[in-house]
Amino acid sequence: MISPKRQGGSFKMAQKNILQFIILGLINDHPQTGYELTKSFDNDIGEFWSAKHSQIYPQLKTLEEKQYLTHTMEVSGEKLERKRYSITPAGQHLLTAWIAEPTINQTNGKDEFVLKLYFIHDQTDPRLTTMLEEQLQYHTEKLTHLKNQLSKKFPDGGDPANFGHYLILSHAVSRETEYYDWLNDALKQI
Amino acid sequence: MISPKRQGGSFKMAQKNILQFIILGLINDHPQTGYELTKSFDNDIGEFWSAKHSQIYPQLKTLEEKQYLTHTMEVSGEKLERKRYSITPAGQHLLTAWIAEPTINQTNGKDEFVLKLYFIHDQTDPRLTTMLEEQLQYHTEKLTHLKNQLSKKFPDGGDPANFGHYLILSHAVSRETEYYDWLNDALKQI
DNA sequence: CCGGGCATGTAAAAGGTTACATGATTTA
DNA sequence: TAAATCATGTAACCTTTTACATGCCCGG
Repeated sequence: MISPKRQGGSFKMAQKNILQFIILGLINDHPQTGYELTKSFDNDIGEFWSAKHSQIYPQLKTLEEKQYLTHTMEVSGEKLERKRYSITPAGQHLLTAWIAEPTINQTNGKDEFVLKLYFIHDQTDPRLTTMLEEQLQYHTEKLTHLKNQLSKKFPDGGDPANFGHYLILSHAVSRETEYYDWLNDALKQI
Repeated sequence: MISPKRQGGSFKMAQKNILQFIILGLINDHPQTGYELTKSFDNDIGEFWSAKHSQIYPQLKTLEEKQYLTHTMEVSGEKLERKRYSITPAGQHLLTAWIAEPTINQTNGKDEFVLKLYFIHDQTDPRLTTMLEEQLQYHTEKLTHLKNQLSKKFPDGGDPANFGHYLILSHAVSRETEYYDWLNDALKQI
């Protein structure tokens, strides 16, 4: 396998609870309600992360308690209330720190890096090159590793007696190839 | 988004706890210990699913209680014991049923279908065509949807003011394209 | 006036990770 | 003989899903 490398600092490294950063990122773009945040996960962002309202509402509460968010009340019609959340300077700090922090690539099919990218709007943002190159390095190693596996386990192509295994390894290789190509493309565009 | 469609039967549909089926599938290939199962998730299968030993040992216990597995003791050296688990006919039934059952594609980055494939060894297995075609239909629809999104949101290619969003949508499209191509390739090979 | 969508929450259960705990065996 | 790996398990915690619960608003 591939060694994780890079650490994000010698002290503690709380990490995790990625949902909070996604919420912060979405609200940083513009103030919104819990309901609107929930819907975001049905759109593009849902391709890479999803969350239910039952997770979002409590998280909003927690983030407000920690003073990363504030809210104002709005009213629709006669009495339907909604809370529109805005990010605080402390919240923006936390968000920025999360984006800047080197991304540890998880093994579990979740891709934290892509989420960070989503919150970078400006094509000329100086963080882009570093972030993309860091990922490129990781995925280059991973692709090499997988290609080695494939040619080692199936030197003659699809083995009829181990077809499923062959198929998923091929899939893993082409999936990584796509990631690699995409990162290179992105780097070319900046 | 895309409607899930297809149901696996009108009665109940327990589903979930996919880990149990993976364990069953791995043990069906050959009897093994909890420790060996744990290591499987560091290899190819780990590209698509992972689990820690703290999840595996209790699951083995449960599966044995339900009589889907049995174990025999082995001894290494003087006193190091290990439990080698084998699948029972009931376990094989459960495994077969899981593989046969139409796969509902999850939104959360987990890919149950690939795992099912992994446990089909024979290239001429009659289940393959159906399974691959079912997935092909799903991913064709999804690809179409994503391409529409991309051309709708970014008709002129990379928007310098929304670059991150553009990048991840492009990534989603090429990721789906890879899936689509892979499925077609697989179908050609059977 | 009714159905679907808007809007917000809580509770319980399941799934998954990290930490705790222990001890044996092999390899350098 | 010390470190790495083999080997198995439990406990605590965190994350995520499903279900419960309530009520308003708008369009047909």
